[in-house]
This record gives sequence, structure tokens and C-alpha cells, in this order.
Amino acid sequence: MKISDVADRSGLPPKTIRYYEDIGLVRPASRRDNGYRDYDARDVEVLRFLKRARGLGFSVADCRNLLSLYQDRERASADVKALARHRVAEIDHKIAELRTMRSALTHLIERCHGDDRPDCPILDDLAGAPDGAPADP
Amino acid sequence: MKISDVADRSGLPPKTIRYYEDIGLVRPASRRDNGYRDYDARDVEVLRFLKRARGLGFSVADCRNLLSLYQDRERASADVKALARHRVAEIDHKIAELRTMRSALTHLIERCHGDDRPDCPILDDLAGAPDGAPADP
DNA sequence: CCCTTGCCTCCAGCGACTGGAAGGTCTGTA
DNA sequence: TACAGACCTTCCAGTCGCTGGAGGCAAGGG
Repeated sequence: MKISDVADRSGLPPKTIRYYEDIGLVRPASRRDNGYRDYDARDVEVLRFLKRARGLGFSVADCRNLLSLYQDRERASADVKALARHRVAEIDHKIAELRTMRSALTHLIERCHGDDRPDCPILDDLAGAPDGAPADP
Repeated sequence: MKISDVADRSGLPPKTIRYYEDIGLVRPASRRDNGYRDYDARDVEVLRFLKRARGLGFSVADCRNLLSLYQDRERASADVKALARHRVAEIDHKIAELRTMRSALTHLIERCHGDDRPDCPILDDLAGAPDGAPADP
């Protein structure tokens, strides 16, 4: 199988596949006589695995761990579960951050009349004015 | 005022302030005889503005716009409001993405017994198994 | 035989910093 | 006055996870 075939089957672009090989996330593909990379079903499986894990937001470093757990027949499922839990915690943290930003912004938006006059509570706030006061010129 | 003073007053590290100057986000600071950058209260104001805007997740490109609106006495508050609304939309999009990841993960976590046995629905799923089925070896 | 497509390698760039090296300056204390 | 240590300067490199592009073979069809 050529790289574009695995790309189609895994959902990862060829560039990314070569990149994963480059950084040692997957082992180097075997080569045909003409120098082209040659893949089999097992490679596709690994790449699909990576595609999904990345899709869940696991970092490449996490993926390295997940992959080695995946390929270790003796692994304890607790280890995987811990990684997943940690990822959920990260997500929660990120969501909380975004929500804080969101509520600050919507608060500002509500108070901005949004017409063609220049006075704007959003800019006033960014400029450091306390809540509701216009910026000091 | 030296760079470490504005750093303290703006909350931005000196490195970042120099970086903002570098990319033309703020205009070059004036210099003392010894070559040190010299700042005044107005510079602090701008940097605080940037610190806040970045804190709300606006990109540096957005900040460039916000800053020029901020410094334009003729601006329409509608323009600012539009930027802020757009940023809220981005945040919503990001939150939705994270929530999707989160629910997929928690679903997997619930079904993983998480002990020292090797079978693990999380890995099975990442490997592409349909819901609940173990991966095909 | 030519043309297009696909593969190869290697280098550069994205965003938004951050770290560190090498060297000049300032300030306080012995 | 000498020196230590803090702070300033510039410039280069690295972070993360790709992605784009240049330049050069290979393959396959008309």
C-alpha cells in the first residue's frame, strides 16, 4: 500500500504520516525498490488509532504512551484509564477558562450600544477602566 | 521608566514587550543614552490594554485591530462590538469541540474497569472497534 | 515521447511567545 | 576603586503539530 492509500484509510494526510515517522511516533515504513514507502493493514490500524487519539485532544506525547500501552499485551487498563481521566481534567480546565472569557465578553457586549458613536465600554474596559466608567483621556 | 517597570505595571514579561515591539504591535520605545528602552504612562496603558485583550483570547491580529480602534477617536463602537461577538463565536465553537471530546472520553472511561487486567475498552475504541466490541487481534 | 500525477527529501513558516548566550551598563558594598 | 550581581541589549533557537513549497525521480496513460 502506498502512502496515499493509508492516508485515505486512516484519515491522516501523507504529510502527517511522514511527520509521525520523522518524530518516531510510528516506526519507519518499509520501502519498495523505488524508494516509496510501503504499508500494510497493521500500519493503517496504528495510524487510525493515532487519528482518533489526536481527535480526542491527546498530545503527541500522550499518543506515544497510549500507543505503547496499546501494543503491550500485559498492560493494565488502569493505566489507560488514568491517562483518559487526566485528559478530561485538562479539558475541564480549558472549558472553564473559555467560559470565564466568554462571560467577561458577553458582559461587555451587552453594555456596548454598538452604533456609530465612538464611546465604547468594551474598549474602556480593555483600557483598564473600572466597571462602567469611561476611560480616562 | 525601564522595561522591567512597565513589565511590573502591565503584567507582561519584558520578553513579551520586546516581542510586541518586534512584530510592530506597539511602536518602538524611545531609548535612553545608554540604549535602554524608555517608557511612559501611555506605553503602560497600551500594554495593559494588550494584556487584557490577550487574556480574553483575542489573537495578536485582533489586538492590532482593537488597538487601532482604541486609538481612533472617530471609531464606531459597532466595530468593536462586532469583533467581540466574533470572539464569542470562536469561544463557543471551541467549547463545543471540547465538550464533544469530553463526552466521548467519559463514555469510554465509564466502561473501562480500570484494574490490572489488560482488556480495555478505551484502547479498543481508539483502535477502531465499534462500540463495546474488543479490538480484533 | 510527453504530460500529469504521485512519491521522495529537505527547508521554512505558522502563533505567540520563551529560553539562553554573549556582551554592555548600572548600583551597592567592601 | 574594584568587583559582584542585577539588569539591559541583541540575536538565535526551540516549543507544538503540523503544513506548504521547491526541486527531483518514478509511474502510468495517450
